Amino acid sequence: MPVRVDAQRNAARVLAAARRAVAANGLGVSYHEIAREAGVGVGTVYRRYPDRDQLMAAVLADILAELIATAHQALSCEDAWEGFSLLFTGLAVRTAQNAGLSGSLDQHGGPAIAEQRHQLLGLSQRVIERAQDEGRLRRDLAWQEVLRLTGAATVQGCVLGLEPDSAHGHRPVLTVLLDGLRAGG
Amino acid sequence: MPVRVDAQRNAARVLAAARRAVAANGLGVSYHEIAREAGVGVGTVYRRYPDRDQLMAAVLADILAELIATAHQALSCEDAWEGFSLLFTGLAVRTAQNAGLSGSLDQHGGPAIAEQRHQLLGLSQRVIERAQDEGRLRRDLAWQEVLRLTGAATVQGCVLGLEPDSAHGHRPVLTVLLDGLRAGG
DNA sequence: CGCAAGTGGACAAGAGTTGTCCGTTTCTCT
DNA sequence: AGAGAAACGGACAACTCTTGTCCACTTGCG
Repeated sequence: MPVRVDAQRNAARVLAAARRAVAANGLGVSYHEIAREAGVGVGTVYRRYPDRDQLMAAVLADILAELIATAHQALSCEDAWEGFSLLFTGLAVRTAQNAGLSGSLDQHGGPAIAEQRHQLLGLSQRVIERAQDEGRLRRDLAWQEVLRLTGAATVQGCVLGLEPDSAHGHRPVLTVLLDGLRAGG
Repeated sequence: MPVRVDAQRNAARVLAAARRAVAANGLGVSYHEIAREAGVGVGTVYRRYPDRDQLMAAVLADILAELIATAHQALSCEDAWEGFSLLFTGLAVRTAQNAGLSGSLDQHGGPAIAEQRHQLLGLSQRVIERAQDEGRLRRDLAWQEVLRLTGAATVQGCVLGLEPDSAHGHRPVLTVLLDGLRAGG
């Protein structure tokens, strides 16, 4: 009894919809919202993911897989700064895209998620420390601090009431951050 | 018939509680939550602020007043970079403190808020352009872009699952941003 | 002391979410 | 093509959270 093709297609739709919804509105999205976004009935979503944790774990796993791919790519760059810059930008953009996801990962997802996260952090550390060793990246920050800075691309002039300015995207922020991170400024 | 002293005290408590609640949870906080935080009954909150807009306008006015004071102080610094640095840091920290306040200011508050906002933006523009004119601040960003960068201090390694690290506070972020903003890096 | 202003919190109404259930539709295998 | 199993959708009841009102009670002030 192989899995029916319509079931597979719906599963994919639900996951994609969940990712979009979570990215936009955070972990708090309702099942009905996800179902509507996916164009399926709520029952279908509940059947696939009987509880919230499973759903969120699936979403997180999906996001993390992309990030890990970027980190591998960064590590394979010959030029240490270029690799770092690629990773940093990639993480920043992804973080911004998933801005709704403000809660920590630790509380959600099981050991599989923890493993992916561990892998991503390990790769990132290598990319960062290689750039530091080669004297391209400032050394007065620990790799964790550098990683934390990737979140800075999620910029909003919130108290000021400046609109996000999606026209220029994250360019100004990333330029300034990378200039500030480069060694020997 | 002067205003009773207990009424005044409660009004202050409500405003303070509202600020705390809004800073933590955004504009969406419930009246009951604010009342509980303030240690008063809901009725008291409703009497003081019959509708949401009035409450939020009061909160925003309070925050903006602080920011305007900082901007004035920045403008009175003799050294242009020092002034800029002061303003930037002040805005960044306030923005981070009110991270819950992600919506734009425009939709809330009446003309009074708009006026305060206008005043703050005008002062900020002067601080920024003075630093640029004196060749201390990089010129390839418009003053609006520079201001937008203040939001970057609200850093969270959200997708990565790094905890906020309140121990070091915003220091690393601000250091890197300011280094990246300084002219002639 | 008296009374008007102010207070607190119970309460009803409404909005939004959760999770289930079952009649109907859609696939797959023969 | 036809039968049977698998999957689907969305109505629905239970529940949670918020709003906003109302009134018996308390408190500051003259």
